[in-house]
Amino acid sequence: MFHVALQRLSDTGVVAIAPEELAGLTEQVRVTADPKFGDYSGTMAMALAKRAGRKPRDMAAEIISRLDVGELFDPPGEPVGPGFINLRVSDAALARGVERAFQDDRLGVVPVAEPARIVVDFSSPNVAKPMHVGHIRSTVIGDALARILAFRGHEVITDNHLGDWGTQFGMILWGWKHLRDEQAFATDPTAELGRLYRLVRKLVDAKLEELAADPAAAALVAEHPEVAAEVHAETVRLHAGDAENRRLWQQFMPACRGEIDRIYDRLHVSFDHTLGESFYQPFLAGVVEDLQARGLARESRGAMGVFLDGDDKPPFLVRKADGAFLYATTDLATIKWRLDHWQPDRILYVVDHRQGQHFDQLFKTARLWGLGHVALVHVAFGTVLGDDGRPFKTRAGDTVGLEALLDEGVERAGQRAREMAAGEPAASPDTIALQHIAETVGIGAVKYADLCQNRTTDYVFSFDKMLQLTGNTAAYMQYAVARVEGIFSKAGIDREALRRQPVEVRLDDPRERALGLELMRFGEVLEDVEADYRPNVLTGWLYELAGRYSTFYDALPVIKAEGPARNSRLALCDLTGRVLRKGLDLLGIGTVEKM
RNA sequence: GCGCCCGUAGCUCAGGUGGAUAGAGCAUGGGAUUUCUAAUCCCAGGGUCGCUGGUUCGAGUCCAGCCGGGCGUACCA
Repeated sequence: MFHVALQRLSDTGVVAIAPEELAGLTEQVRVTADPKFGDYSGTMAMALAKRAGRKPRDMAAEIISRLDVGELFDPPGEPVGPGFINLRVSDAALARGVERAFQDDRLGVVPVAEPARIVVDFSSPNVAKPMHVGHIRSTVIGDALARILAFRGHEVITDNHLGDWGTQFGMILWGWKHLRDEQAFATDPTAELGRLYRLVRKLVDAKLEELAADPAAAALVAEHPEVAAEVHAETVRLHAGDAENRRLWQQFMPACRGEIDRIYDRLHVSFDHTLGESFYQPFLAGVVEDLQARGLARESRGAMGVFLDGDDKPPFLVRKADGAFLYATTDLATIKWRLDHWQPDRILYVVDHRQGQHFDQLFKTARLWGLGHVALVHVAFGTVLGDDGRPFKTRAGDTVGLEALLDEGVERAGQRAREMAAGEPAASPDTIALQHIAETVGIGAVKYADLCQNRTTDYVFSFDKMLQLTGNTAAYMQYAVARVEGIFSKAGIDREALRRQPVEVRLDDPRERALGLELMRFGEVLEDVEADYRPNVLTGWLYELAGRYSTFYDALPVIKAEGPARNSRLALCDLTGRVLRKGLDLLGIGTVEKM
């Protein structure tokens, strides 16, 4: 539309516009800051006026006179302010758009024109240690992005690149051989392995003051002065194929996997593939040889590395002086394997921002290695901090278990649900329903707290904030969905049937119109999410949408509405409920019928 | 030292490609329910957008320099 007007502007000699500029200028349209200015406004007149030596308002008037808005917008008025061209979607066009979305299974969202095959690599916990709050961001953000990309029409492959082969197993192996408690392992294998891991890590890494506070650990260090070297040796033996260490690894793995799978079940997160580090182990030597053969990697201080930024900058190490491989090696082998087997257009890594440098080096090396033109993206996110601004730990200095966090969320949601039920005995859900509500709302609250934040910044962890159930939280949206359900169940209306019959949508009240306009933006919001891989764009919009619905719901009767307004409002409610549910579903958050 | 990120209301945070009086939640104060779920809605107060310059018709946003903080920086992942 603006495209044509600007072309005409150029053709009639008002201002010269090169064809390649046209796209950029046409995009200078945005949602207005205030509804009194209309719905959208074009800002290209100001930029063009300078070049033409004209006043911005005159330029805007020139554009308006050449603008053919068709049926979509009301005829534009005079330019406003410094030269804004304000447009208002015509009521008829908006109403028809809502009708179409209402009858559409995809809720008016059109699939991408050119689907890409996208690998999403996320979660990737270390299986040797219990999952803690640090794992939740990658898991929740990665899962949401995978769902959103798939709904947009892309072909998505999710892969959980488990840490199942690293130094942490050396610690567990050493711990098992020297400090194990077989009784405890028989009862709860993961707990025992976790204990061994934490204990040995302390013996290896602990600072002096840490040991001073823990006499038992200090005694063990005194007993095993060479613990660090011995742990290292266990790792090397495992990698070298030592029979006993392999056997123990085989024995530990099922317990480790069972533990994390239980958490994934509870989070409703699943993966197409779970190819951990161990899977790539057979390819590592070949990777190093190939890099060396191509003259990319060379020896330095006994290790093998790729010098990317000159000899004085740290190289990208692919083999240690002792011959062991590093995660750089595994990551390179992984890219190659994925390209060979999946031919993806993009690979997304949903990983902590502290590994940014590693990924820079990894991606550079992969390009030098000739691994095709696949787009490699580090979808980074900030660290979870405690309220002291330090990486989040419990009072005792341990990381907070993910499961305990989920339990706490469910407990708080359950408490709130029971209060609500007590206040309204008539609609009171039974115990099983209450438990389901608590689980859905509690887990939703925890996930939402993570997703609603711009992923690039660190975030301060707070139980109270995360589990709060008012304001901008999942519960607010879930509540709006439940209220939609309430309307249809109370009125006994079959929503499927409603959708099959022709409905004339009317948006006479400003609150109906605002809701309708918001509903039409679902597709463009998902596009924005993909542009920067930021789920918080979707949470922000869903909150906006639920807010519009609450305002509408509060002010206007639906079931008791008279005449054509009734079916029109029923359609608005149905569509809003479905969009909210779908939006939450894309975030990995469930909904309930009553709450 | 070098590299990346951050500094916005009392607190926690939003603020695509520069656009109109900088927004939200929590907290604080006030109001709304004979009517579809008050986990709701409406209204109010709250700000030198770290500082100083620059580019621009227009800067929270772009550039430079400072101040303050985080993270990374050769054989952990």
